Amino acid sequence: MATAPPVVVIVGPTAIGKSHLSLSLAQALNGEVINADSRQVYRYMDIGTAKPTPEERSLVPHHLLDVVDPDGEFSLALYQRLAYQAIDEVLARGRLPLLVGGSGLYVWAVVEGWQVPPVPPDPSLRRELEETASREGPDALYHRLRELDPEAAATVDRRNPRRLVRALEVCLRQGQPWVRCKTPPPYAFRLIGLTTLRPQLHRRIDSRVEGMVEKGLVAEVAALLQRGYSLSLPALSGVGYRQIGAYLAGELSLVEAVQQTKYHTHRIARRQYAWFRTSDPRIGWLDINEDPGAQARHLVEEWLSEVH
RNA sequence: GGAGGGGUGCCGGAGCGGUUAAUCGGAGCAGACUGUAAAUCUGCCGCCCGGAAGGGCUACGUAGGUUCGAAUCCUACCCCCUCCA
Repeated sequence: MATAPPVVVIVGPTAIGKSHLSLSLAQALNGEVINADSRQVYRYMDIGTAKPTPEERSLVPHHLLDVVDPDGEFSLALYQRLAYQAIDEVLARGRLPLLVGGSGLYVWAVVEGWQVPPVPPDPSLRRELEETASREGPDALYHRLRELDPEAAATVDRRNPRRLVRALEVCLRQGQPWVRCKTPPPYAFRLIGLTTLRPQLHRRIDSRVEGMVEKGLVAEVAALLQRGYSLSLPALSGVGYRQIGAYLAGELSLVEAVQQTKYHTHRIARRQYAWFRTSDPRIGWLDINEDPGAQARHLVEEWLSEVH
């Protein structure tokens, strides 16, 4: 029987060791890595995003790293399209695609095949709506949405301006209500999750942040600003960049900036567990203290032989 | 030795006689999320029972006291900080 081509997906919270695992798996299984991290797609943002190094990239081909400038437009829809494209290319080469990253939105959009609304962001409309929201409160947007698209209004978080703006943008630009749906892509996915207890994770995160500073995070952020990229860009709003930016602007001491970066990263990790639940039967969870490399390899090899 | 200031929940820090388990911030925990997602938004957060409503217990350095009632007033003691010697 014709089986769907295999794609291995490695997920888990930040700093858990996904990149490291993906490298060894890719080398062992003739694979190539496809990034599923929402920040590593940006150019010139290497240290703060813990992007795989040039050396690592020379060992194993990586895709979807450095695909846009920090002020470039990026989105879920674009990511999804690029990811499917990359998967197909890797498969065409007869190699195993490894989708690796901690951005839940992106991972599930690819794995579950979300039908993303065909409405590109409209900066001026967003600006206008955001202004309304801050002037009259989010309820103003909510009431407008309720008239235009009652169904969407029933499900959005009416207190979240960001969500309201997008919902309005979708129905205003599309001219009609939009319904969520999924079209499962033609691949067989094997999801592997890396995890550990929170205290250990926090320790890993903290030392990773320290390491970023040692490797020159401050200089990296300064260089971005020098190139003319503003801290207000979505790309630079990420953890690390925002705090170091505040330090460079004289709003925080370096010690404070580093501490806040650690804390915010803890929070990211916590939210990642909301996307990747340890109770999710689709994910094969591995404890990082129990030789995850070997276990992951066994899991995948077994799965590959079953599927084919 | 003298003069001031202060000790509040995991941390910082309000409160200065009742409406206070105690504003607020941080940390921590839980959740939402469909073209910004490392973003944005929400809830919980002394302990015990409860699904909740609610109930019980223990709490504002320690020990006493005043008061119907104290984190808030008084006394003593302990500890911390600043200044003068």
